[in-house]
Amino acid sequence: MPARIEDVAVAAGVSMKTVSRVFNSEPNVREKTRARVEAAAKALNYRPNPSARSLAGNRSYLISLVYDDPAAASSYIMEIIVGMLAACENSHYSAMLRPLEYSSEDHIRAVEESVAQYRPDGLILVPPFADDVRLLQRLDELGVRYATISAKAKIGHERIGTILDERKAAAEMTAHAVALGHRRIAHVAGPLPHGGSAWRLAGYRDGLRRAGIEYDEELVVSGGFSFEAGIAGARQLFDMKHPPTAIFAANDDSACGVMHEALDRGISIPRDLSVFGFDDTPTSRQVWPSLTTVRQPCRDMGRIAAEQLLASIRDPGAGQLVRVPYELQVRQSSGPAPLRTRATQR
Amino acid sequence: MPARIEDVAVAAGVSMKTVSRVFNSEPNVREKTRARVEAAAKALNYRPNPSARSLAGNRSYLISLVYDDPAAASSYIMEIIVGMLAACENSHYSAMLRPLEYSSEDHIRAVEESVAQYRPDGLILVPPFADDVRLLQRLDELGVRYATISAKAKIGHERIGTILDERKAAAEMTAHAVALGHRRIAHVAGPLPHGGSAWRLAGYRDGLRRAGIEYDEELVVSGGFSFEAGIAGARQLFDMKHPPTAIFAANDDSACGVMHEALDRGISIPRDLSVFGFDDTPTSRQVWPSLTTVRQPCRDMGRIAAEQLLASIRDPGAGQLVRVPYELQVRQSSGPAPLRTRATQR
DNA sequence: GGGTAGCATGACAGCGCTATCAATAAAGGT
DNA sequence: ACCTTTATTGATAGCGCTGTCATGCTACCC
Repeated sequence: MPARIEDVAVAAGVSMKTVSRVFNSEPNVREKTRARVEAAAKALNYRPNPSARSLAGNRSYLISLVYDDPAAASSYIMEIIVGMLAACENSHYSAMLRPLEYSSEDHIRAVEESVAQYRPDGLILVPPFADDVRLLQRLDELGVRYATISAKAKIGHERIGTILDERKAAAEMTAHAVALGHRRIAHVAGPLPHGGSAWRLAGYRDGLRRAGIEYDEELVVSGGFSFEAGIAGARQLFDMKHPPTAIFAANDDSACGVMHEALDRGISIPRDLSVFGFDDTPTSRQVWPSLTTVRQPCRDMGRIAAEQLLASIRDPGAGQLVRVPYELQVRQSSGPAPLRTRATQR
Repeated sequence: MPARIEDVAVAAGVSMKTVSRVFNSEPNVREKTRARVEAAAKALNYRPNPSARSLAGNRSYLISLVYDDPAAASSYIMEIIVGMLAACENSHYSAMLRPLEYSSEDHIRAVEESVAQYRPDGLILVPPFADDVRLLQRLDELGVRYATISAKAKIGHERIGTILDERKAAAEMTAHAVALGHRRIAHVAGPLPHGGSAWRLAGYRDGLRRAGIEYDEELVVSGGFSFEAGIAGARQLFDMKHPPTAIFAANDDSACGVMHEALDRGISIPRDLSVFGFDDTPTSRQVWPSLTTVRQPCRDMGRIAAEQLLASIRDPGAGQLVRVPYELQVRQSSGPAPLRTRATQR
């Protein structure tokens, strides 16, 4: 049977409450007393019982990560989880994963249900949940604290979480393509509920505009952030009379689909076609040719979002929206535009 | 303030204990009473408080997944997590992730520490933890229940968890290479602490033996289950005087490394070289050419391991070792051996 | 030196549930 | 009808901690 707080109190010759103070880093404990308690706790190998702590303290010491179920196995989520776990570890909090179906009509109810059942002290929301204004309003009503990652939508108050200037990143990536001589640059867009899709598309358009290239609706095909969507988008683009010389996909998975279809058709990358992605997933490094993409510091994003959430749980009013940096990763999949095309298209 | 069990009891006109019985599916509750309680609970939107439940019941309703930290973001783990979550959902259990450093000398202490702190009702161990006999012995001593996934090592009693005949799968994959006409088949092995590495190597040798091909030590290079290890292994093999016409890597990540290095050198796959992997990760489908590999039902494995663990928590004595099927996924990376070589090597 | 903060500590109730065991109701056997 | 057995229900005592509030102690002020 593990030691209880009372055992430690007796061993240290103090009251339970003092032991509790020491373990919760509360003020007003003499240094000498603290040391005595810590020694006793160590000798007895004492660990506070989390359930008792939660019950008495009316807190769960738990935060939930809410994400879209089909994306459950994506490395984007995985990295966020790793960062979140690191932050929890440091604060004696636990992390709970809540893959929910976003497509279902009842995803707001599903989140409410999850909160009611597990009573986390806060939520971390990633897109598309982070962009669902109705959901956020409901959480505000219920007094549930939350942090968001890469949310686009506006809400009535200051946000907590992380943000990355995806629009600027996409514009920069597009500018990079232009600098390589490409003029016909296509975009495989992401799904609509994700704010990120709109940002990236907007950035693509910014990049074109700044280069003085007219936006051509025909060159934007809708995707779905998936490998299959990338293949479908690529097929549409390759079957055009004047196919693009560069394709910027809204994320790495769909970029991989584009590359796969290109290589299946004998299109050489980057000689005949340059491909650009977004996210810098592990896969993007492992495909051949390795993918030029935008790195998002997902692990840091998970960690920071959790840290800010925990700060705001400890002290309502604390916790901010932290801007994290992106980074262009130029790898093998991008290169100079084919000469012939460049001449033709100018 | 959420409803408490007492509120439900009053509303249903029964005692708290009866409500408790209903919510824990205990026997000896009249059908009519059960219905009344359920109606009252629904009307009050009652959810049992998990902390109170744990404290009073002396159980945490929590199982931990223990895995190697650097592999934290691997899709193998991710899939296992998804399966585990599904099983937990159904049993009103929670899942906790415990990425620990296996390489550290103190990984046994780290596991003990984790158990002491969070008090899970059981653990799910994946390799290399699942293969660490000293760890398992210690857990047995401490009376901690656990299930293992793909463990190779023998222990003194019946195991609980899942197992897959990786040796047979590797032999079959090797036989497939032989059937395609390959004679010089190399193997990029995995790291030693993983029982899986030894199994797969043994299967590779089985496959060769059955085909009457002499085992050539030179054709086995040590890897580490990583993309980089695959590249390093491939370099070693390609620089040989008589390079192999087929390379069987111990997992998909290293197989991707092999393919990447081959394509960088202008070696055509599968025309000049066939590549085989193991695991069927999402990446294996997305690389070009798509990878011929062995599918492991990781998601099912996670689910089944959790189910068996939960069964054994409910009823010590229950819970078994479930054999799960593998499946060869023949895709683009494998093809007939080059004619010239086939003739030479016969 | 008396008063008054403020720091340090303790006593004790109670968080919401389950376990135990007693009490009652229903069922069955003679 | 009575007794025994079994099914169903309830009263109550904690589980191990934290919150509240009371109390003792120290230091410092004029």
